[in-house]
Amino acid sequence: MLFLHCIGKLPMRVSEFFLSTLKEAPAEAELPSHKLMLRAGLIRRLSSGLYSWMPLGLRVLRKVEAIVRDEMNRAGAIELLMPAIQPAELWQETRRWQKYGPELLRLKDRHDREYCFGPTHEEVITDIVRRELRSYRQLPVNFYQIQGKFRDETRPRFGVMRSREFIMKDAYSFHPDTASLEATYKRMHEAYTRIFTRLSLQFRSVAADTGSIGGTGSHEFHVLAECGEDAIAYCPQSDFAANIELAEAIAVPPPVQTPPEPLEKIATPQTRSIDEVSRFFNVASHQIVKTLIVENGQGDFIALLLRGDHELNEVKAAKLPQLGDDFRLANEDSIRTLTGSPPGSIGPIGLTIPIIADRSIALMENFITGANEEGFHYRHASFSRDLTKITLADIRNVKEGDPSPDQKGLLSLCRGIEVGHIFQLGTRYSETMNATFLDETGQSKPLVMGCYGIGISRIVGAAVEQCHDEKGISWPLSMAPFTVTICPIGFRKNETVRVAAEQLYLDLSALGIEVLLDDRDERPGVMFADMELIGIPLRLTLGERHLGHGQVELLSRGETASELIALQDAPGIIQSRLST
RNA sequence: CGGGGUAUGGCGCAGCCUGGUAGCGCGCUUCGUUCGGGACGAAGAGGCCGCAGGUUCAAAUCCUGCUACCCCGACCA
Repeated sequence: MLFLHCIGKLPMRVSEFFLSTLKEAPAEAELPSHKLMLRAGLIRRLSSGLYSWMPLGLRVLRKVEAIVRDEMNRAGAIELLMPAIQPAELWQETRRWQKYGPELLRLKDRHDREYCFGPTHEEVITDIVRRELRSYRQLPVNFYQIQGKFRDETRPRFGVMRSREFIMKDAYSFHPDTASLEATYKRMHEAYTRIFTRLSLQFRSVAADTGSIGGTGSHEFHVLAECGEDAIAYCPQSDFAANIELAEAIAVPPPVQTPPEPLEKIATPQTRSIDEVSRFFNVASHQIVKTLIVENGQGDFIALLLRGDHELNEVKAAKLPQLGDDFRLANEDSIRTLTGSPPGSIGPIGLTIPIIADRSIALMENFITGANEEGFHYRHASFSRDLTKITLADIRNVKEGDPSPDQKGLLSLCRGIEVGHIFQLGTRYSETMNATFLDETGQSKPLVMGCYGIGISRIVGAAVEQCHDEKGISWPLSMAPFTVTICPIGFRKNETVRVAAEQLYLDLSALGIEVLLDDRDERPGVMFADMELIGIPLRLTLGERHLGHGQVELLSRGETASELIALQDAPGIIQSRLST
């Protein structure tokens, strides 16, 4: 019976494996994928954001891992493994010990030395490389690992999709120059595309913000799903796609344009929100200008202007030199002191603090805005006539229907689960950590770096989110824990059925097919429901009824009608089904 | 970090308001009958009612404190 010895290819009997399915989902789960992963016995929660991978779930995790590893190797990356625990000194070198904040889990050893549980490994790999890499002859090189990481998330949720401990593939490449980095970056982009294609997931690669890791160019890979935590803007008429955090908003004129009229101050009691102002004046929200007062890290106040129907993009705002990444909304007291008015009646006219307006504001005439006096608003305000010394910037989120930045159509929005992120880091880490090499002319230069991450455990959750129905999970072949299940009816009682099932089990195993034989003494309904819940792609049902004619039933997960095939043809038919 | 909620057997829940020997469904064990879509009957096992303190003759139930977990928010004038 032992035809195959490599891990992950073992055939299995249910009686010798461990299935632990639940009829009802634990109350802690909200999302379909989270509920199903618990019900199918893929994972069990240990504590908030901490999950054990049960035997069945681990098989899926290993499948994903194997595909990622295969494609990374194929793309020329070299696997290594770094410690999960990292000394504080390394993080102090890059200042991230201070900057990373409470998400970084800090620990002390018995000698009171400080460490962190690695949320990422730029520092460690750069330290390795500065000791090992000397010459341009050794470049470029791309190291990767598949490893557990820990980020102390503000709010872990969605099971394995936003857990605190998770499995990640992270790769770091080192180059003599930017051109070499760009070549590897492109290769990684292609490898990622192959990975998600092989996993049979609906995904999209989008231009992204570089966030706290820093650097120049960056793409995220998103599995498309309603529950996704990121909004993606894309243009159906072109290949433009970007995270909404980054997508450039083109200044658009308001839909209605009217000739200028004189400025008027109007009493507007009890109107504080854009909605209320819009109702009071009976105008659309795009004819209103809202004013946000923010305070930067130095304690300076700045006013931000947005059209009433637009939202502030905090990522864009944080990049403005006047604000910086630690800006926040001013509190009510500060607003009253600065404007003489409570929030709800503030506006740009007469303000003495610096004003930054979204670019769309420059196209507005006859708009309504707060008068900096409680219960009063201006109407017929004009950008060109009434506002002075204003800085224009792109500080808003794009909206559905906005022009695409590439001018090739209109933007649509969708949501995605971020499962991969690639960055061109440049020399940010190599310079601060002094990781250099000697070029052809004998000159010492900082290494140019790239880094490339994939959330292995998150992919499993995202896949369930995308591939399930009312009966349970429906795995793509590439990540199914088993590819085919044999459900013999009356296995323990019917000699004919048992002999046929055992033979089929051996034949399929011999072909290297991952088969799960349900040899439990269960009624068919129980077997079927379990196999559907855990999402095995193919099911062979053996019963006395059809075996009498030498036939078995073949059913694909997700389909309702099974087909009758000859018992002796079954292994061949399954094999050909798997290769197409 | 702010707001809300929950905590009773492996899972899902009732009981709490109005204190008095802890219950239901699923699952589990044994026996019997069943046997192609989550069987039926009978008999069982399993619970410091999250933790600590208080009130009381008596606390799952009332009071105080703590802890854990979940949800919403942390984007707007």
